[in-house]
Amino acid sequence: MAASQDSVPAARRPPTILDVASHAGVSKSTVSNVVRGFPGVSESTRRRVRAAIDQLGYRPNVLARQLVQQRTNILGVVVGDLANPFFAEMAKLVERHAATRGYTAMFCNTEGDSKSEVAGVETLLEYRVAGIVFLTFSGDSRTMRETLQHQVPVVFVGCHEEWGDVVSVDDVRGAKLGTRHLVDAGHRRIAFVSIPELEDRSDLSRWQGYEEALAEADFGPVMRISWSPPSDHASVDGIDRKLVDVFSGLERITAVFASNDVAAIALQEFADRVDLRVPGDLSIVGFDDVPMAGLARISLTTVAQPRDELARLGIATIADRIERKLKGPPRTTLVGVNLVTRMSTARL
Amino acid sequence: MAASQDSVPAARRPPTILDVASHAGVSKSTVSNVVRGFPGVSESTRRRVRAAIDQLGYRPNVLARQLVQQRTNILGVVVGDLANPFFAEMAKLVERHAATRGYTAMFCNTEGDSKSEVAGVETLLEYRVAGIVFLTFSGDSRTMRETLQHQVPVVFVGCHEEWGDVVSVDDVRGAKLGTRHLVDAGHRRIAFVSIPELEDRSDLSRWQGYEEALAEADFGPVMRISWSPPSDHASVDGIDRKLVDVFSGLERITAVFASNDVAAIALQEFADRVDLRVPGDLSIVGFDDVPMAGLARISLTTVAQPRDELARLGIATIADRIERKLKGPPRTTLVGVNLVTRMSTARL
DNA sequence: GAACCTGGCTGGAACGTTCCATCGGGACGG
DNA sequence: CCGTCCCGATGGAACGTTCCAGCCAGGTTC
Repeated sequence: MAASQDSVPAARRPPTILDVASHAGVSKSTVSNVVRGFPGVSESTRRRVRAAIDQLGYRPNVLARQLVQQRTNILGVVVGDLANPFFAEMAKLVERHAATRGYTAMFCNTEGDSKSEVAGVETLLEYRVAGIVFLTFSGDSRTMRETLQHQVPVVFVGCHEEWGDVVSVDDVRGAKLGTRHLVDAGHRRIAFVSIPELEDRSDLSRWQGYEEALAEADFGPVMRISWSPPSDHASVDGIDRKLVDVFSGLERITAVFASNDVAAIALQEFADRVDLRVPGDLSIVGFDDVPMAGLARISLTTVAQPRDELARLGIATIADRIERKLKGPPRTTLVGVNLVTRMSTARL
Repeated sequence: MAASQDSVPAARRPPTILDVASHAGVSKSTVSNVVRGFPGVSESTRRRVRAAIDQLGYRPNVLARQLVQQRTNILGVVVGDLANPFFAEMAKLVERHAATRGYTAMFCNTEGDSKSEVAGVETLLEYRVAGIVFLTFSGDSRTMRETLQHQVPVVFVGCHEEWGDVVSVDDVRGAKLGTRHLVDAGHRRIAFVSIPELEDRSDLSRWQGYEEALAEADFGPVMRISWSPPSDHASVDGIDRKLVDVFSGLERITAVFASNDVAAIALQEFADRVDLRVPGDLSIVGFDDVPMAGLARISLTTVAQPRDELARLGIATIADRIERKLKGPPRTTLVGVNLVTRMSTARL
């Protein structure tokens, strides 16, 4: 049982700044200055220190640094579901932009639960994160506010809360755009669909945009469908008869504006299973333009969010707050949306 | 421009353990003992300390704790592309299992680049992570080994490297299963497709399994296609004529085993665009069983990986290493795969 | 009644940095 | 030749914890 090639690390501790200092024959302060690229070090000393660092494989201990500096370069990122294609993409972009500005992202997957969202934020605060980026906000505004009362800057990216900076698309406008596309195609009985588990403030705005578009077109009434799609696609049992009736029964809904692509695609899936034709019997418009929406087989007409722009501006905003370049009350930045027309919609 | 409601946090620092101590009239050690649930504290003192903590809104500083303890609860997670549905799901599961064992995940998205993979690991090591979970390994084994020479335990989940623990499916067996399904359906000219940007050790094993299945069936030769699908689905220009020829020209390939679902779905997309019918003209088998593969419109026959199992075992393995419950040389744990038959394959 | 234990609590050292005040000495000006 | 300046380098304090040795009071044992 002798383990020569052990995957367990040797007990030997990583070298500290003092090891480097004595090895190079200088003080720890000088090593620190070299590491941080501080100017007042002679070239020869600098070289000697560099050599010692390489030789010992020294790596600064970020924990110690951040302890004494009283600030970290960690950015907490709160996200409802990392596996949701929209958020997965956003998470990746946020991480990338954070990195280019010298921040490390620490994700916190809340599984859509506001309890675990608060717990996650609690953990982030224990790590003394420099700021928190919300990609989802599950809604317990009061608890959350008292949890992080002015402790760190906060930015809501793609979601809304008036007590922090917001970077988002204009959800109302986007929803109007999507709904109007259906109206223009001759649809009169247009429903709004959203998934209750994912609902947040954005859904409200999108609902509002949808309503306004219908009001402007001067017809109604409108119909709101809250629907939890079966997690298992394959389940042919338990088909929601009531939902079928909405489209083929008395209601005669001919088009749907979905609050997001996940809902839209789930609905399309549902339609496929119950032999409703999209767009023949039912036109569907989504929101987000997730990558998969562009597949020929899905081909979802949808309101596209400029994800990279959102991520970039979100990070820029919170970085400016952290570095005190941005002062004053919460600010809202809206970026444009545009409609991507594909095959899931047709003239009535 | 007076900013009464400022989103920038007040300058007031978070309370420390000393603040709590003096507020409760005890020593910092006692507060520390209460916080950590240490037994030797009388009930009355404990209550007093608790009250002080609540009143001041004290939150232990994890950085300071981890500095003195010489270990962190942070687990580094290296992943090639967080937006890839397979890895997104894995990331989420890994985070969840890490959390239940008291670890915090710190992700590091490498964008498939081995240079930035090393850089990312470097960052993780600066944070003195307790261990590193690789969900992808881009391959620069030598550099990586000397970067983290026995500094921290390492586990490869769903990928392979002999210098660390491995938790994975049996890729060879899985690929054989998938390929044999095609063979049994009467296909003779079966190609192997993979995306060079995503390739790693697993692809090799899957190639091997594919080869073995064909060898056992006693026919060949086999064909390997390395293909970078266009990032933009919609680009109808630049259709890969050579790839078209593979399926309709002289080669007469009638079935494909794809190294992963992303490749399989991209290929299916390609087929749709060039009017090849799946499975009529071309049968496709994937690997991973990403959520989207189950959609009726995609309906991909694929070799399913037990993702939750992988994540669970991966975290368990590295946690055992960290906590020294597991000693000895690197260990490999394989979990079973199973074939999910859907509509992308048909008898020849 | 002396010696010993024990439960509850305490203070100091240590963790690995950064930052600041200070210091030595060479150049330079008067 | 002395004072001043500045550059490069230095040592100590501080950051907020944990951990350990030790202290005190009160009880038990012989």
